[in-house]
Amino acid sequence: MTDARPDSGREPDPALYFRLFNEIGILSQLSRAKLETVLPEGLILPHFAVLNHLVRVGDGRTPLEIARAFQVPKTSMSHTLAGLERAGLVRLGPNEKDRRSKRVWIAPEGRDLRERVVGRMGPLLGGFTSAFPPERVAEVLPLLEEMRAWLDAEREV
Amino acid sequence: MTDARPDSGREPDPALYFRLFNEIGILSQLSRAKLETVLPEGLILPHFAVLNHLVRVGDGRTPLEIARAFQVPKTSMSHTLAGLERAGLVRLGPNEKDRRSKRVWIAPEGRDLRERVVGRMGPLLGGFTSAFPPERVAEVLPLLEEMRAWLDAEREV
DNA sequence: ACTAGTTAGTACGATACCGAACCAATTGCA
DNA sequence: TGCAATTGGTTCGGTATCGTACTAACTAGT
Repeated sequence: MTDARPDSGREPDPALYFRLFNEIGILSQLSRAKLETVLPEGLILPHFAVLNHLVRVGDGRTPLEIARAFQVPKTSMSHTLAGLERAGLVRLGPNEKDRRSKRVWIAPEGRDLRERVVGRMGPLLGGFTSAFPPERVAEVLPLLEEMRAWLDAEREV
Repeated sequence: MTDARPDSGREPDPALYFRLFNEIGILSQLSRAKLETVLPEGLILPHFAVLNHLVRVGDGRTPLEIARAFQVPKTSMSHTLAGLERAGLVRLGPNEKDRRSKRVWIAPEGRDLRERVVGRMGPLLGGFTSAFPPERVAEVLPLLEEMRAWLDAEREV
């Protein structure tokens, strides 16, 4: 006999969660592609994300701190930072507190570029913000953040 | 003089949308990494996604159709299908309707593997479904789907 | 002080992703 | 029918991503 009570003690349908992660994956892909149309040749989303991070939370961070903030392997961040340095958008200096380590400083060129990109994103976002006004975004954002935090915590077990 | 009415005619704060896409990006990354822990060596998310697609919507599709379903370049899909074929999980046959084209058939091994992976995902999802029951997921999913559809439509302009 | 273990970063190699260029088959149209 | 344009797929090359292995520097315990 199958349990007739709705839901109680049953595994939820995986298909729903499938759809969730599928949508998230495609959204990530589409939004990334979209953003990269306003980045100069040779720069990709991770480059911009790091510049933006440095402006928002302040520079002078170590590469490892930045890698953790984005939850990417340190080797990936190393590569990204090398690209930014080559483009003259950040400078890597020594970390006097720990000589194994380095500190990442954003260059004026990097700050300017980030500003320009943010500016160019405005029009890009235009249609989107009309279709999805802040109230609607605010509806889903907390749950997404909670999911992220959950997966993140789980990851470190 | 600035307009005193709240919101009307004002650009919404970009930071909110930033956060949205940032969360989506990281969620995508984390969920992908998580899923790949239950995939056999050498197979990655796109491989599984294609197998799953073939089971859900039926096989016999052409590579290009599949590429469009996932919104990836056809060269990427070509690569993914080559991997699946090499692993003996799909077969590529001729398309008698159009001899430039091919058809993708899922092999019994592919069907089995997909089944096993879905099974192994159950426990993996366990904690997540407790933390985020179907009702809560159902709360955000429609909006995410709407956003995806919007970005997708926009893309083709 | 010495030594074992840990931590920050890099080098290297394997693979993934994807744009450009290409070939082959099909379609549209004069 | 014949030819241009289009379409499906692959090849090739450049870059991204990331695991493994390494070096240098730090830390803790003796």
